[in-house]
Amino acid sequence: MTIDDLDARLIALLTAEPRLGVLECSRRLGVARGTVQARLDRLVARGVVTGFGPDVSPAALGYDVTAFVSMEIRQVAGHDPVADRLARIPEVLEVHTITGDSDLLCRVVARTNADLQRVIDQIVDVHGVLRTNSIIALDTPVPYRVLPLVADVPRHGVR
Amino acid sequence: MTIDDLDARLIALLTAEPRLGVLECSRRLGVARGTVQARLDRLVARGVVTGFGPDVSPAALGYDVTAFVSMEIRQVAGHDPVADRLARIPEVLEVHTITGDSDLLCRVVARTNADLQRVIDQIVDVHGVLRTNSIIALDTPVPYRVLPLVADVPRHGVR
DNA sequence: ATGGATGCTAGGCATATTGTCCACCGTACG
DNA sequence: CGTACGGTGGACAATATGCCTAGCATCCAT
Repeated sequence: MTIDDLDARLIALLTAEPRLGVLECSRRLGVARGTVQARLDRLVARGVVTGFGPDVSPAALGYDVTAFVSMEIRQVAGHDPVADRLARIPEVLEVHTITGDSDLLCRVVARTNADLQRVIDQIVDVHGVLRTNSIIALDTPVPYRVLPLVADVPRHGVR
Repeated sequence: MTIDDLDARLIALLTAEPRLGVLECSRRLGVARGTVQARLDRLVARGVVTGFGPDVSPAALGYDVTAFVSMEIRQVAGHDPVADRLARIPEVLEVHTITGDSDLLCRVVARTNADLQRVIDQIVDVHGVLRTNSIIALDTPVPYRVLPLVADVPRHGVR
């Protein structure tokens, strides 16, 4: 699935100023309103744009500590039962099954380092989790972003 | 900074159906339109909601491979110059400075495993990067989410 | 080359929503 | 007791939306 240069510009525009309506977008991009509407519909239908949800900052809610916790689990149990339990912990923001020495990697947040201990305890308590290893993210010089990728696709995907 | 139960419901509602306007939200939440407007403004002003940008799925763009690359860097150079260079690689979606054996952890995507090699080569080429260690995310049983956290705050933050 | 499908433009129209006011009222708090 | 704050309910003009039509260019397959 590839995207157009216009698609990329549309996504970039909406990322920069998400409050913009379809009409404003069409004005800024110099195309007809119907076109923007069609493009947006197409992007959503294709699954390229999965939503326009509000981006919530855990830090603004007092969750200043971010950590990556990798863990080994009891293999016989499989991955999913453990992941299901982990999903019940609100502070667990993300879970991946991974290659390498560990089996799962998850991103967690906590209010303080002491609070992180509490969260990790909850993870260790999950049935099937054998051992965990925590890495604290001290700083995030590059916060999550997709824009450069989006801008890059039209140059490689087409032609 | 803490949030209200109404704030949490508003965020949850907008996450579920981001296309909703202020008016619809007020109807669904059973409050006045002005209230929703004020709450939204306040959440954005406080930095709890950082934006309403379109969520782009790298996978839908053909970037099916996600990996976490940790790396050691030449300490004398400091973190930032390296992070700046990494930020220039579109496939690098996120960079953290971390505790532990490594210095930086970043999330990268690639079109295929072979393509991942190309991306890692670019990372290794960055001046100041001494060694990298890659972990491929095979599956993501819990994709990034903040909702449970948001729903949890009103119960802990207040009272 | 013809026919058909597709995508963009341009316009029109009724309806819904937005931004911005206002006055009013209860509650919390000094 | 008075004030500040946050919520309600209503109003208004301006704007955006969804949905429609019609014309045109391009690309592709028959």
